[in-house]
Amino acid sequence: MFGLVDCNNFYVSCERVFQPRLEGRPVVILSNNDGCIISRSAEAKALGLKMGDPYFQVKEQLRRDSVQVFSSNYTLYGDMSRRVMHYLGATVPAVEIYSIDEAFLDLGGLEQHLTPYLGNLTDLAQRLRVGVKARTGIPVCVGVAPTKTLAKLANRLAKKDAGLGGVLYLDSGERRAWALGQVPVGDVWGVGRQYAQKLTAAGIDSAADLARVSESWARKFLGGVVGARLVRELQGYPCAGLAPSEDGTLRRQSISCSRTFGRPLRERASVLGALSAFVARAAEKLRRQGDLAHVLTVFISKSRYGPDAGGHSRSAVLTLPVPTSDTRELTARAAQLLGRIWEPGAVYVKAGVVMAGLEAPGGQQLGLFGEAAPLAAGLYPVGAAVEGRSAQMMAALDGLNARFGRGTVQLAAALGPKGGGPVPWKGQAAWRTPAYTTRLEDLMTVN
DNA sequence: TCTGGGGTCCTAGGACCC
DNA sequence: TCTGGGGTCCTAGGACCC
Repeated sequence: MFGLVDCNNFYVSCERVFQPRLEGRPVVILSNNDGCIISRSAEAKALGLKMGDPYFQVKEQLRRDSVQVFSSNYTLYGDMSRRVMHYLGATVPAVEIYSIDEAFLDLGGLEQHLTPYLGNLTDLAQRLRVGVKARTGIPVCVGVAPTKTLAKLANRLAKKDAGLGGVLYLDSGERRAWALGQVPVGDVWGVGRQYAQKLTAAGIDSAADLARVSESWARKFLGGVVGARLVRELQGYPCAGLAPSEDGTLRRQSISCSRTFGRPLRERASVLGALSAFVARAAEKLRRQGDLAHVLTVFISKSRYGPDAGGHSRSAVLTLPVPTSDTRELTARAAQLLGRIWEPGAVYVKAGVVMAGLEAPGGQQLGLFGEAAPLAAGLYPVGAAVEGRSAQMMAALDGLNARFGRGTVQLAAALGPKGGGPVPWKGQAAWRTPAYTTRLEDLMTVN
């Protein structure tokens, strides 16, 4: 049995924890660069504001309706997320952190222990909900069902129907059938815009309809094995298990960093400066996860809008001879890759780096004859010695940046233009709230 | 030289998610 | 002027190898 805990309007809820005056008022959070809406309070949704609405298009409405607008504050959201996940991890046997604001729970086998002394799974879910709210201030809803897809569906209904008290347990075939009938097919987990269109054109309108299609039909029209699994999960047969997080953090298979620039850039040095900063950030994440990257990708994009839309992005990939997490090595490689795709005269609006082929250190460190055991003292392979020095250097870098703030120590390549001035690629964040929980200077003062 | 099957690796693209 | 960022998984095709 799976549980799904999903924070309600997570980013808005985080801001409300520190600004109670925002309760009951329409609030939206903007994406990086204050580009578009990525989180809305219930009141903002009621005003017709949509996920992904570009800010410049809804600016007037936001003003007219007195909507409270904030730039995103990922430092704060990340820290609040850790608190929620930590509580869940301490309360149930296994948790899979699915995203910053969602976690799957393993509730298998729990039911018999609960009855009658502790109540049923619905009661447990209720206690979780109350517990998260009490400890973090974040409201959540919980869905419980035999498959992940059904747990998502239950969660969605728990959110929509206030009468359910924030919790829905699909504990019988009848209740599952009822739930499937309530949900439009486009709201099923795994059905996006393209598939929704295809499905409704074929007369499949609800999750219940989708649960009735044949496996071959699902394979043919919904992306092969993915579609087949989706339908099975709706029918109540689990096709995916829980991937528990051992240390309460999310382990990634690739790590990236990309940004839309504050203004379009045409000078290669400026784009390289941005890329260097992105490499530094991504490598930091990589080291925090304790991994080395074997594959590095760099991409640069021209505008998606306006007359020359289409064919707007180019990328270059490199398999590194030796996996690394060293910012200096990765920065040098990224510069090489940029050289392969750079078009003089073009104007770029965005760039990014992706690190993939992640592996733990040591995995590739076999000796000349493939031996895994350590050699005699003083005879470690050269690669390991280099890696040791690099690791020390990077640990020192991370330590300084952790203590004195991100970007305290960085490569010269990642700095802005000589002589100071604004960093050319930095974007807008006009309404960012303080990092209340992670920066001493930003602690709230109570008078 | 041609033929065939099977495996791996890489790339590009497409769909989806939060 | 102004349209996010960071992920996942799967498929198909080509190169190359045995």
